[in-house]
Amino acid sequence: MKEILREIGMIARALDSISNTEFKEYDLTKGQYLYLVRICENPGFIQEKLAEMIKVDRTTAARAVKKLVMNGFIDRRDDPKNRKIKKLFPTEKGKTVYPLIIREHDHSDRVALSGFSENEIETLFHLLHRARKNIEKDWESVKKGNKRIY
Amino acid sequence: MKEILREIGMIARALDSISNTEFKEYDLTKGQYLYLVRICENPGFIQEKLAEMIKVDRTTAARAVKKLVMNGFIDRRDDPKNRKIKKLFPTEKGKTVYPLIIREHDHSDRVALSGFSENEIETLFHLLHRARKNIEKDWESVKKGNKRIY
DNA sequence: CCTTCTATGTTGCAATTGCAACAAAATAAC
DNA sequence: GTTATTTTGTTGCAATTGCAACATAGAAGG
Repeated sequence: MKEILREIGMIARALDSISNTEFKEYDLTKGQYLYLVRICENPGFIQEKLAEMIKVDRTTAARAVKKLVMNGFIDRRDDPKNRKIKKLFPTEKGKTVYPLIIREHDHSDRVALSGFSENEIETLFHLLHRARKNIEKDWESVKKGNKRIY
Repeated sequence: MKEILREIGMIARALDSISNTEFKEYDLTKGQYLYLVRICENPGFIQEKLAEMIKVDRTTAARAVKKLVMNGFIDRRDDPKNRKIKKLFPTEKGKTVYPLIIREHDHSDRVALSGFSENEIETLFHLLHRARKNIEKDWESVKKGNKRIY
């Protein structure tokens, strides 16, 4: 049933592509919306956790964050307790863009799930959530350099 | 219910990341497995159709194909009927790698869907398939330069 | 306390990615 | 049959992406 993972890949690339072109209007370049929404929803997050949540490389997240700071969407603040980490917060500008991102996502959602019953939407979400939980263990392990046996 | 699209994004990035590290062993660089499997399963395909199927930019597909040719995984052949297109076929080397890709995908599949009943797997596939069909219309439209209204 | 290990962050390459802009063949429209 | 449009392909930038390798702060183990 590898078709499932293919469908997921197709959907993800299509959505990402659409979002990227639509968010250029707000001066967000490729992929940045991913980070900005998560920071808005989890103010104080650090970039390491961001990378884990989004499932990208640490250095990729680091650069996306740097650019978001440069363009005034977010702030990095020192933590008095832990001098190693930098906590991330949306700026006013970031907070302004956030609802626009959500609006776009909601629209894509409506398009993707059009014709679905409430029940089907619930089911899809729960199944995907479980699959994600399953696969993220492997992702973390492989990312740390472990080899999967099969 | 925008969480659905987020879960899809997370799963897709995690799986892609895992596959990319695992396929380095066969000298396939980032993303190439995507194209190679489709060419093996649809010999004679042209790169334009590949891009559409995979949901990437035409030029991205063009470059992935070029590299697969360079590294001896596929062949490009002229069509006697249509001098514009180049049909793509796996080489012996490509055909050898194909089952290894499938094996990896099957493993990821088992991991992602572990704990799922046959019924749940069926359901998930059909829901995803419908969602993909829904969203690919928008993708094609946006790719052509159209603007979505919402 | 000291050493070791983990967490978090960075910079330097080398590659993929994608938009614009172009080309040329094929198809559609008249 | 000629012109316009669509299909298919390319190359030139400019950007994101990610691995390797490094740095340093904090935590754990003794």
